[in-house]
Amino acid sequence: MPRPPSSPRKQPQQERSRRMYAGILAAAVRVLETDGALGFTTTRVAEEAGISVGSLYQYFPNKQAMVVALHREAVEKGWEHVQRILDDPGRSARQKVEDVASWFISAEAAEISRIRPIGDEMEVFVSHDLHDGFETEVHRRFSDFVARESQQPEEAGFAANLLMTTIEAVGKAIASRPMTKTERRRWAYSTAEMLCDYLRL
Amino acid sequence: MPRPPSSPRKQPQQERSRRMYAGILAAAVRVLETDGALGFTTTRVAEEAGISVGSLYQYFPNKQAMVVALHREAVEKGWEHVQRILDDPGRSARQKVEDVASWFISAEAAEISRIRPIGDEMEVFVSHDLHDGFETEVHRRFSDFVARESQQPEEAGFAANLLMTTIEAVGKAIASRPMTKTERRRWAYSTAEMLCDYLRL
Amino acid sequence: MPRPPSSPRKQPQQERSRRMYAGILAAAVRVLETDGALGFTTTRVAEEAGISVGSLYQYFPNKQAMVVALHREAVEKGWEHVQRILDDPGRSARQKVEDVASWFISAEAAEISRIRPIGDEMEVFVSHDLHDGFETEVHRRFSDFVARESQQPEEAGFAANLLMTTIEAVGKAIASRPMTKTERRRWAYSTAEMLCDYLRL
Amino acid sequence: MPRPPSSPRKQPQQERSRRMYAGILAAAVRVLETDGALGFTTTRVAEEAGISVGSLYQYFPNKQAMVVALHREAVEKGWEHVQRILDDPGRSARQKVEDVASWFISAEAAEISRIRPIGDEMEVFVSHDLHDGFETEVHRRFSDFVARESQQPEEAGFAANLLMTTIEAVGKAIASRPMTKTERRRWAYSTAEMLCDYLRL
DNA sequence: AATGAATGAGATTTCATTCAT
DNA sequence: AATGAATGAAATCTCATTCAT
Repeated sequence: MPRPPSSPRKQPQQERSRRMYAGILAAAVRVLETDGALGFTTTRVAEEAGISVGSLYQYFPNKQAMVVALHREAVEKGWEHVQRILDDPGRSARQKVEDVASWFISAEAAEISRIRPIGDEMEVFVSHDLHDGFETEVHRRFSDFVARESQQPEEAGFAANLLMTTIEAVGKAIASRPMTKTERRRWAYSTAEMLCDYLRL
Repeated sequence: MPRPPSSPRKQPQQERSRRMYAGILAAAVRVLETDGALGFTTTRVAEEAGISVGSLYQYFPNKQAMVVALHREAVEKGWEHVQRILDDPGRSARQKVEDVASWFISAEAAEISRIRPIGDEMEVFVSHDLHDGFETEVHRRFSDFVARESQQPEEAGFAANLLMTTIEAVGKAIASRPMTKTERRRWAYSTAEMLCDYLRL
Repeated sequence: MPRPPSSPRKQPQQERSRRMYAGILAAAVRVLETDGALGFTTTRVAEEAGISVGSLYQYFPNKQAMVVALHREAVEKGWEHVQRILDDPGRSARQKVEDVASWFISAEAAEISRIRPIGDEMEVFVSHDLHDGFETEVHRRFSDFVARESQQPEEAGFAANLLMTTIEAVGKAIASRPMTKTERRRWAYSTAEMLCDYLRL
Repeated sequence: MPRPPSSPRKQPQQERSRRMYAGILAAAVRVLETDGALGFTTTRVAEEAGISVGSLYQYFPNKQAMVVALHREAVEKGWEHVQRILDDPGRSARQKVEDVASWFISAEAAEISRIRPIGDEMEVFVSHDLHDGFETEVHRRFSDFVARESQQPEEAGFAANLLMTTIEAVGKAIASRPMTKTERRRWAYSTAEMLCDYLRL
């Protein structure tokens, strides 16, 4: 059954499929937020997505795959946001670090930490994030940033690692604490100032 | 039959009970290390402790209680270690911060992070650590430390929080990464230096 | 729009349909061989046949019907082979019995035994093979053969039954055992000899 | 917790356990008879046994294990019966063969053939029966019998195999056919006579 | 007090069948 | 006619918790 490549006929199919996939992941996030890790069951996700379990299993071979996709999406979305900040020519180095910290400290970023427990429970994440191809790419971007902006560019590798790790880790810790926006801003500002002072950015 | 309090008869009972309790928690840690979160079942813990499930349920009303106790014990053991460092008159402030960071970054501290997924999965930890009575006590100790050693004691409350949070968070992130001792020492040293510089300790 | 029967227009349709039907059955056999009874799913058969599940359901009302057809085809093909042997004027009675036994004992005949488990699982085969119209026809052929060749033709009915049953049953048992061609020939020869001696063929 | 070996205290436990095991298998047979291979589900067997699914899984690690046990029990019970016949000094060789055939042709023996489809469906039985340790033992018994009773003892190995295979295979074929007792007796008699004539027993 | 067999709700996953496109 | 996504009942198996002994 050969078909002309990229025929417009097939697009709607693929489009529909993509929407379904995205819809399921969105439902998964909702379930995670409302029902917690304990309520994160395949049936519950399917129900929330308004489809049957069977359909869910046509888009993900098993629950693990869904958790991995969820995690990947959250991480990618996060780092995309970060890259946009780093690429912005209108912000100073300090401002960039502060904005990145702000994002990680905001509750939006907490999604990732809500996913991890499930993944851990299922023994899904074997290697650490930084070892994925995607994460090394991110690390390179940060190293470039540090090397360019720092006054001691020779240590850029470790400095970038320290920067990323601290922001991500502190962000994870703060994001789940109940806190006002002002307080969050203070944490972001202090963390950023501390890192920039130390790394001479 | 009422018995006079602290009768010699009762002591061994309480002693035995305490040992049992400790033994179960120790077994739980062992199971967690060898079998992972997925293999952390009540039956498995009882087996490892050399008792029956039924007996286990005489010391813990349910699995949640066991996880909470496990977590509390790990946290307490950790902060005890930290307090000993803070109380040591033979160390400088900088040295103290570095040693605390070292401990959190060492793999030993990773036990706590192995417990959390289970707790999260069971929705055990509703409020953040710092809100427990125990944790506020720890916070007071750190505030005292910062107020005493810092050159700007008026901000001790937030400074102590930043100090604890950063060390704990970065420690958690690093502890689970494969790394040599030398690398860990470097992380501990850098984190401590960064914090001390910023907080003027 | 009524069409005259056997109009030239309709032929290709019927022809195509017949080919499709045969193609599906052939695919089913292939799936059975490669994936086993456990992998024998409607989707898998459709895939192997290069069509969609929906199309498959246009040729078979349900899975049962497919299994029945599969079984029938295998049986028919087998007995056709047998009939050709029985009809061959160039072979002696003994030779005929031996050749029939040979065929049943050969691995080729094992296809039928691979189908049965599925049929059994689906409770498809209610009555025994011999009760189908087709099988009674076969029985008549065998009875004729025995009556003609035997020296005691009055018992031809039971004798034919014994002959068929023994060859089929022993064949089924042997066919699935790992064995060299020589060994199989020995089994065929012995079984045939035993039956011919007993039935005086 | 060392316990004195074979203490009378533990007997009832083991006794109870054994009864449970046997009870489950008996229930499994009943389910197989009434509901067929399709209705042979873990829940249904548990229900028939008057226990919960959970309990069933304390006696069998999974469904496969149950099917294997069921098969083993049926086979053992059958061959035990056969051995008693072979060991009986009051019966002639011919009588023994006829009685063995009778048993296989009787409906009682059909249990085994009802189990196989399930096992096949689950791909449980990889090797042929004769290759189990138990079955080789049976084969030895038959070889001894043939060697002792036959007038050409040099071929006892193959002869015993032919004897067993034919009786078992024909038995399996006949057992599932609807038939009167008299007809069954006739089949048993004919099969036995044919075998004995051929093997000179 | 200790035991561990029994429970059963509930989780994941499969697959024959349908039906809108 | 053909497609294959959607369906959902049903199957297998786990494990926190209880309770008779």
